[in-house]
Amino acid sequence: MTQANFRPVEEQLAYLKKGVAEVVPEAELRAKLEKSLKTGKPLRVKLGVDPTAPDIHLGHTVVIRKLKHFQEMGHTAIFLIGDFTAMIGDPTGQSETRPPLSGEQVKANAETYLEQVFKILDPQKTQVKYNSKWLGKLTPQDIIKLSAYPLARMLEREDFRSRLAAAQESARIQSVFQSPEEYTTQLTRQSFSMPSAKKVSPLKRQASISMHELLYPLFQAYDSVALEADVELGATEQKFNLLMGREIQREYGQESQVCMMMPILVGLDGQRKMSKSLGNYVGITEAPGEMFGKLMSIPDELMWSYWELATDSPAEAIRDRKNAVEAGLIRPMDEKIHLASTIVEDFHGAAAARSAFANFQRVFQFRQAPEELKKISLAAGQYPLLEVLKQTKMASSRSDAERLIKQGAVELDGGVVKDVKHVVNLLKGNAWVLRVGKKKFIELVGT
RNA sequence: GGACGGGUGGGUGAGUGGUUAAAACCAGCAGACUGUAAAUCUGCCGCUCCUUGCGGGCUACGAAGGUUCGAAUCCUUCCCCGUCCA
Repeated sequence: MTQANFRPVEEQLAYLKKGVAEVVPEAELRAKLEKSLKTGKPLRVKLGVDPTAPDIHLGHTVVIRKLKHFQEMGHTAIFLIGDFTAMIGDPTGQSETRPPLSGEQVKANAETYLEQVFKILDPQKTQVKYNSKWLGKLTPQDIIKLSAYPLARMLEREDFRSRLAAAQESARIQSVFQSPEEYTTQLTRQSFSMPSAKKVSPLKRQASISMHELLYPLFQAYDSVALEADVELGATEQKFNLLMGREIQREYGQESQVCMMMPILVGLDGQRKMSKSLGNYVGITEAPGEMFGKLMSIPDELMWSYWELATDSPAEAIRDRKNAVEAGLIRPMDEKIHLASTIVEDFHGAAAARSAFANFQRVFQFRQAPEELKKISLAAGQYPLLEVLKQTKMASSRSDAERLIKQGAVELDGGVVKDVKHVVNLLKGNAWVLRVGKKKFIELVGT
């Protein structure tokens, strides 16, 4: 990488800061960029992931995309797979100690992960690292040295703090009442007197903190030492971990990294963060049509953050379009189609994006069956519709199928079927379109 | 080790012997409306059978036993979780 490849610092900053929630400290980023420009040495930009889930969704791409931006500016993208730290599991959020993954699982996950990541990053220019390589070699002495970190500071972390606070609150309430009986009646009375308030249920809080959870931030910070990171990327909820990297690096005589936090992408429901377990996600390997449909289902207001975090559209362009929509010059739906097309194109190409759009119009706007249906072959014969719905997975059970029919959600060959006992008489060569609800279609083919 | 408290359907969470397949809310599904959505309204929301009915059967309230005509609700043992004291 030569000096000629770098853009002027201001230009880089403007590009790199799009969509970013916070840079700590901002001045250091500028200083590092200036230094890099002067010396011709690219910055080392670290992004660490847990190889716990094999599939990545749009929410994960936010930070990956940011890493790509650095890559585009000529810096070194380091994609770190936390195969070692995955054994601990980041305590953030879920507060659930994850079962340790086997070596094979980690390897398999990492492979599919990378395959997906390289839809965004340039594989030629990305350094892939595994932290087991250095963390696995730490001796007890090394770990003791690393752990020489003030406990009080560690417990400042939001997750730890709230769990600790919950524990203390619970203790306080218990001690206020003299006997358990009084305690219980008191609680009951409370819930009667303030029915709408969030009930105090200190007895049920999950508040334990395990020793190894304290190690997680330290190990992650040590990764920055091992990689000599100049910049570390992460979501805002990772802030504590990223900042820890700065301190530990200093401890080990390195220049501290700059931490760049990206906002959390809100899921399709417009409420909670995008996650697979909540089902409000768009997987990046999903079929174009599927992806398009899901993106169209987001609340209108959410478009702007998707534009900002999940596309490379420049900030000014986004702002202009937002103004246009607010002024009534562009219809929200058209803007959303634009967004969906852009994202689908990003992962599947322009042709796929166009046909996904066409298909969307057919199914949702004209209420027709999609052009290409999933075909399911059945030997010619007579089948109760209930059974067909269940067998083809259009309904989860016969009871479910019955409900759907009663609700008028089932259409066979263009006509709504209301009869629960309807029998499908499928002849050889028949090809019937079976539809359940607005968007579930299959083609039944008699053989 | 000791003292308390808790484990209910996808989630939160009522329910202390019988009209409870289990309130309520959320999520989900379907229908109406619509510019895709959202919002709103309506219905559904364990499985299964049929004569599709405020119908029958089965399964279900951490696990296993027990008491009872009858238990998510009482008893016993066990497992798991949380808090406090050590």
